[in-house]
Amino acid sequence: MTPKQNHVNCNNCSLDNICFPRGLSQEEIHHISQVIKPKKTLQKGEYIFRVEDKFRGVLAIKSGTAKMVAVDHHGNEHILNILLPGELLGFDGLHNNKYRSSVIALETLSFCELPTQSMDALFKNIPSLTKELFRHSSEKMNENNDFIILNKRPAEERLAFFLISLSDRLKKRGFSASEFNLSLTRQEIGNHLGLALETVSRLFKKFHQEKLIQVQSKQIKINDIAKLRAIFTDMG
Amino acid sequence: MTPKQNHVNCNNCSLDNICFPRGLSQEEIHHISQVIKPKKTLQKGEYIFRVEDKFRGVLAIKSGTAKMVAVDHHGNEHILNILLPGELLGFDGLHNNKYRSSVIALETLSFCELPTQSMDALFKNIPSLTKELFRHSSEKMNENNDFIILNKRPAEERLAFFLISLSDRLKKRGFSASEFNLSLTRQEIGNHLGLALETVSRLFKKFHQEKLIQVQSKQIKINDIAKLRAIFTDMG
DNA sequence: CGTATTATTGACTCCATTCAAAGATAGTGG
DNA sequence: CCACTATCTTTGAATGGAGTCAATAATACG
Repeated sequence: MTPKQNHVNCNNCSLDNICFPRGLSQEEIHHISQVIKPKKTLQKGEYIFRVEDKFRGVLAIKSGTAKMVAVDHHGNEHILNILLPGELLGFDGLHNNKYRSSVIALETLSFCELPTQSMDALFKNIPSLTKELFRHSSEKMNENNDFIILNKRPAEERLAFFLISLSDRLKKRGFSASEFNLSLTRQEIGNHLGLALETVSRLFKKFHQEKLIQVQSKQIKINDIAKLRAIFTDMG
Repeated sequence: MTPKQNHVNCNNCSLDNICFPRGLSQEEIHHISQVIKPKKTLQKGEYIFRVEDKFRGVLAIKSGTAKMVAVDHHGNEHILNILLPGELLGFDGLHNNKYRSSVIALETLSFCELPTQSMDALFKNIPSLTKELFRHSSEKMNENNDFIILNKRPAEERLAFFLISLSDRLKKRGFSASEFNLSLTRQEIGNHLGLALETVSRLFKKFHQEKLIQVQSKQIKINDIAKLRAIFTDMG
C-alpha cells in the first residue's frame, strides 16, 4: 500500500496531458499538485456526487469509468454522459453551488479533486489553469452540442457515433481504440442515446452482421472503424 | 448621435444583473467597463461571428435576439439556441481558439464584447469575474443538459417547454412573459426542436384550440402558463 | 445450481415525417 | 397604393422508423 499522503503528484500521473495538468508548465503542475486532493476509490454503483449535493469542486477520473445522470420533470433518469479516465466533471455545479447531476461508478473507480476553497487562490496565481479550465468547460459544451445534433439523427447513426466517439476518447487516453468493454447495459446505452433497449440490441446485431463490429455481450471489437464512421459522416 | 467612446458603461446598463456585471461590485463593474468594447449594431441576417472564425472574446447581446447555428457532418444546419438580451455567447470558442458555431441576428441587434486580450488581465485582477464567467458557462451547460433531456420527449412537450422557457427568460430580462414575438419561422422552430415544420404548425393550432395560447403569425400570447407548463411537468 | 437480471427476437402499433397542394403573409417595384 | 412574387404557413393523406408488448434465451450472481 502506498504511504498516506495529503497531495497527489500530477507530474507522475499518466494522464498529465489530458487531466488538470493539460497545458501547464512543470512548475504550475507542481503547484496544483499541492492542492488537488489525492484519489479516492469507489466500487461499482457508488456515487462521486449526487444531484443537489453542495458543490465541493471540480473532479477528475483517475481510473475506471462513470455515468453522469440527471432526472427530468417526470422523474425519469437520463444518462447524459460517460466519463473516462482523465476527464473532468462537476462543472455543472458551478452555477448554483450545487451539482445538477449525479455521477455513478460503472466499475471500480478512483478520482482526484480540485476543492472549491483552493479555486479562488489558483485563479489568482495560475492564470493558465483558469484558461485551461475554461478550455475543458468549453470542450464539454462543444461535445454537448454535437450530442444535441446527433440526437436528431436516426438510431443507426446515433449508435455508430456513440461507438466511434468512445473509441476516439479511449484512444486519446492510451487504451485500445478497437477493443473495449462497454460497462453499460443495452438499457443504459438506449437511455443515453434516446433509444429503446430493443433497438440497441437490433442495431448491434445489424452492425455485427455487416462485419463492422463484433459484439460478445458487453465486449466490443470494432472491425471497420472507417465504415462505422461513414454511417454518420457520409452525406445523404 | 452619441459621442464616440471606446468603452461602455455597464453601471448604466439595464442588463446589469444578468450580463457581464452579474455578481460584481460597483468598483469591479467600473473596471470591466474599461475593457468591454462598446456595442455594435447588426441588421437581421448579419453574423456576430461564424464557425471557424478566430476566437476574439466572449460577447453579450445588448438588444435584439440571435440564433446560434452549427453545421453537422451531413452539411445540415442546426439551431442550437436562441439568444436574448443580456445573454453571453462565444464560450464554445474557448476550446480551440475558434468559434464552433455561427451566431446570426434575428432582427436588428446590438452586442458588447469582452475581448480575448483583456481576459488574462481580468482573470488575474478580478477573481469574481472569473467565477462569474464560470457560473455563466455552467448555466449554459445546465441549459444544454435540460435541452438534451427534452429532446427525448414527444413533440408536444418540446414545443411547450420551448415556449415556457422563452417566456421565463424574457421575464427575467424585463419583457412580457405572456406576449412576445417569435422572430423564427416554423421551419426554424422545428429545426431547433428536431421537429418537422408541419408538426410545429399543427401543435400551435392544437395549443390554440385548447386555449393555452393565441398564435397570430409570429406573435404569441400565452393564455394559460400553468397548463402549458403542466404539459412537460406532469408525471406520466 | 437455481434465481435474477439482461439480452434477443418477432409482431404489432403509433407518433411524427414526408409528400403534396392550397392558402396566407410579407416584401418589392411600378 | 396595388399588383406581383417569393416565402412562409396550413392542412390532409400516406408512409415509415422506432417504440411497445410479449415471450424466449443467455448471462451473471449468490
